Amino acid sequence: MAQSDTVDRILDAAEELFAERGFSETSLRMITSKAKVNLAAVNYHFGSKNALIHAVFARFLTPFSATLEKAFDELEESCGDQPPTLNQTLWALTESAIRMPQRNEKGISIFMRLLGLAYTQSQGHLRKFLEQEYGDPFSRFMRLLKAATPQLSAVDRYWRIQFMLGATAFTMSSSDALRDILQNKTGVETSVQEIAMRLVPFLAAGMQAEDTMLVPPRGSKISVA
Amino acid sequence: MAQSDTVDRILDAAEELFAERGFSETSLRMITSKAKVNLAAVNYHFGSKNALIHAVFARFLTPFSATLEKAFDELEESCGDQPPTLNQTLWALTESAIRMPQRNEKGISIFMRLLGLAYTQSQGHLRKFLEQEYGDPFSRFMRLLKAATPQLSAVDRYWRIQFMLGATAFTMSSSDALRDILQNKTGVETSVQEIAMRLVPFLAAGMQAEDTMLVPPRGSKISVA
DNA sequence: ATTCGCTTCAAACGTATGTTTAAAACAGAC
DNA sequence: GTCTGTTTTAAACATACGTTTGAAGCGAAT
Repeated sequence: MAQSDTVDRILDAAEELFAERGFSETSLRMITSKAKVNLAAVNYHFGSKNALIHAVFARFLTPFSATLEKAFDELEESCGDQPPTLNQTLWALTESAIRMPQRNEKGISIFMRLLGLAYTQSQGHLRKFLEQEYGDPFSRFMRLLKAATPQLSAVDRYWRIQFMLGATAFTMSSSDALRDILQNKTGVETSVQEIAMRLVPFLAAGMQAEDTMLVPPRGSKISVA
Repeated sequence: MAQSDTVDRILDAAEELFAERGFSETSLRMITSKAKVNLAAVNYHFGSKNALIHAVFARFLTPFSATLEKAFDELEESCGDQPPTLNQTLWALTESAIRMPQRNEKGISIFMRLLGLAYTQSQGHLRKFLEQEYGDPFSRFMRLLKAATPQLSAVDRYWRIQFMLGATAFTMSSSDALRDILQNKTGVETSVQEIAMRLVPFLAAGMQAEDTMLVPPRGSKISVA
């Protein structure tokens, strides 16, 4: 809504539509008509639809990964030679996300949904792009998680990280419409801060759960191998 | 691979391709060529692509929801007037899923991924179909969860259920290719039982985490409202 | 042997998509 | 004012999609 530059108008419209409907389900004509821009403008300025998708991610992810690296730097420095705790690591990530300058009020939640879609919707080109462009901070986050949970076996940690990513990406990516399924329409708080406040303790607790092999309750047909 | 009936061959091929690539990204021509069936067969037997998607879900979900209702019946009966515990409820669901007769070795994991896609990929028609066809057992599961976590406020419970669904659906929906991002290529165990064994304790621990409003660590810029 | 209902088939239909083209419009420098 | 490089525009292009059509094939009952 701010600048009237074509490139930004396209990026804004694309970002919103992708988040609402997914990538394949959003056509260039929807984007250009929402952005009030000629259809050919996308191919002129970005080259292709896939390149536009990459640009949408890069616009957010490039400054974000810089912020994140800085946050990790500070965290590791302030911890001396001790590795940061799980809570510290999770909060470093969360705060970096929340503190990013937002283009509009729903900036972050839109982007969280995009990240979730990127992970779920198996667009080969997108995954390749994200991996080689932003793989470093991601690996670093994984390393921190590993150092913060030395009690976990590699396999346990692997799966629990998977669960964490799931809860996060999925929660952020679930549209308002889907939330109605839970029948909770009592004007529940939806600010990203508020969600993060609830999510991080949930993740930390799950990550540090005592027994990974809880014995199934009495009468269970599942046998523990 | 079993029967040579056209309808089943289409359902098998569709199930697998949908799980691999998503709904919009899978064309009828891919399905019919994988099923070695004429293109028009889909519209002849099912009416439309959307109806085929519904049929894929119904083939699994109808017997599953029957099994699940029975499991809930037994559970509630065995508990007398006490409400079933969180662990019992989660295991009842898990066991019902695992014990479903599988068409082939990867039957369940394929279907789990489909469920994840159904929730994530906001296909209006699918959500409407699932909601009105299988809304009852889902609501019942929600009611059990509520009774099993009386200590949680409605808002807390709402979000934590969201987190649980997320971890579950997302884990199930993440493709093998995506797992490589975690750099864990050491031939990790992937049977659904194995995953469930690890997931349920994670969920239970998160669901019962002590403080939903954990104070952000020292130096945090996030203020607790 | 013929008929009848169901199924398969190749071909086509109409539409929507991403992309390209070539001309027009525009802005700034000379 | 004219020229130059960039941007916008309307139109077309080629392709892929879901769906429809009408004829051919088939098996069982008559």
